[in-house]
Amino acid sequence: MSLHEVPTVAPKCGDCPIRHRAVCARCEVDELALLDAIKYYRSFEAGQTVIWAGDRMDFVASVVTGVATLTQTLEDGRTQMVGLLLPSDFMGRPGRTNAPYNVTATTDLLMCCFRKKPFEELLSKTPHIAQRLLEMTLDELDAAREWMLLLGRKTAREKIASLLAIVGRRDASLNLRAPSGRLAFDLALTREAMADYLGLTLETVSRQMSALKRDGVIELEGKRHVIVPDYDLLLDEAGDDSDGGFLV
Amino acid sequence: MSLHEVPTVAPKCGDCPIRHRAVCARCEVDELALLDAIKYYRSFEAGQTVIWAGDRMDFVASVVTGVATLTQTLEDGRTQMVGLLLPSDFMGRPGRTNAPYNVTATTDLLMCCFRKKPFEELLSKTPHIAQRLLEMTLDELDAAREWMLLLGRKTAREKIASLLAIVGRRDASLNLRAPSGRLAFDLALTREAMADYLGLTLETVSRQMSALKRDGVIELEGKRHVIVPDYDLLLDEAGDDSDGGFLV
DNA sequence: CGTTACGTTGACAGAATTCAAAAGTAGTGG
DNA sequence: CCACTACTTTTGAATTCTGTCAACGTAACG
Repeated sequence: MSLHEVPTVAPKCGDCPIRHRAVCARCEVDELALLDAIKYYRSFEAGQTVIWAGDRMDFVASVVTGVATLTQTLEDGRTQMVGLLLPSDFMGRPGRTNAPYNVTATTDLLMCCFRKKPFEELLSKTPHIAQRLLEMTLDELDAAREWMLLLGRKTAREKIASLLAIVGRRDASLNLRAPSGRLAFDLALTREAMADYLGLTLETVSRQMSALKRDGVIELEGKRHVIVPDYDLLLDEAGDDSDGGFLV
Repeated sequence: MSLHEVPTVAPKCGDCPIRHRAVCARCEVDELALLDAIKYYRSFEAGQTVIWAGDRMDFVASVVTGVATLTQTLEDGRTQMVGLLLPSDFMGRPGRTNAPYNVTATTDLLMCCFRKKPFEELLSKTPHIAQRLLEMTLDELDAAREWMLLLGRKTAREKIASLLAIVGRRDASLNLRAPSGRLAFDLALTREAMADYLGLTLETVSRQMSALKRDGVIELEGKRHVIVPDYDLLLDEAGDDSDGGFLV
């Protein structure tokens, strides 16, 4: 555990921001009480590692606030992001003792943790938790497969456009709007993180961002604030009609 | 439904070859009886489409024998395989009405199907089914993420070596041996299917197969029978020490 | 003001795709 | 049995895209 880890007092489940979307979403009050009894909070600062691939992992957790990434690496250092944990997303796996991926906080992060053993017992006794977890896992699997299409078959330009379309859409959905026409949002990823996400080098990411800007598909204010004059045009550049549903 | 679809008589669950690995693996006799009451079999010939992406899908199913692929395509025809269904693998998703991927039989295929509605009801009443399904889905998610690393960061040569290592290992595990030293197996995929799997063109697949042969990493008898003189050498070529666990 | 992290750009090399042709394989029907 | 067709696979040559290496710019911060 890192020296910089910040201890935090526990909020109540009742006013938890992810109460209706996380693994506990379907729980009744009595079930919630059981979870409440075994939960504890941990927080991490931006940049900290939550866990290393291969390390023993005796807890599972939900992201309450912040963003974390899952990455895998080859021996020579090539790394690929394989998942993005947003608020309400679940991390860890019942029935496994070691972490399969590196988990890193990319922003300040608050996690609601459960010791694995008690959680597993609860899982077998509380169908509502197992059902919700199944649903969430199926969603993640769909997202991973959408991502595979991107990694395997899209050009660098299409990859960048896809990423921007996804982030833009998620941002719009937070503001309860359907993404269309003009759109603006902050991109909380470095060029390197984008590269790891898309299976590219950071130089290629930079080049394609410049190209999209030159072609009027996007505008940039500073490095991280993106303006999309025409969302449909961006979708065209992404190469798929369906605006692949991952990362919602 | 295709004209060529072959009707089949129903085997009993008791002597079903996937009884101990499929979604029904954890079921007690009484639970099995409930599943048995709603199951029916369908079979497909090699090359037939099981379902198209977007089509209404009112059943879920387990693969009993044979192999099927899940593929996604972009408008212009680029296609990426996003999943491989082997015996005991599960297809379909409770709580969804339309198929997200194309499913194609690559060999003759026998599936054990359940109408979705009754299956969903069973799922909420029978924790053993839900638990097993969760477990299988988590395994698939791990496999998908391993695959993402391959698609995003491996070279063509590493991709081919990885695929051969995986198929070889699965084949060895069927014979109850740990893969090591000399190994031989049939590769039930065309060059094009390999390409779709790995995010390459079929020409590149062919070239790299030739290169691995030239370098003594593999030997070929005919086009589809592969001999691996030294499994560890093949793993080296695959680029990851860990012999990524997917597709087991 | 130097240091550091992040981002952009250029030149070049290398990897993979594209286009094209030819060779191997399998199945069909005369 | 052979000719014919359709399909798969291999190989070559040229092109294109992306990665690599390197230089430079910019912003934040002590």
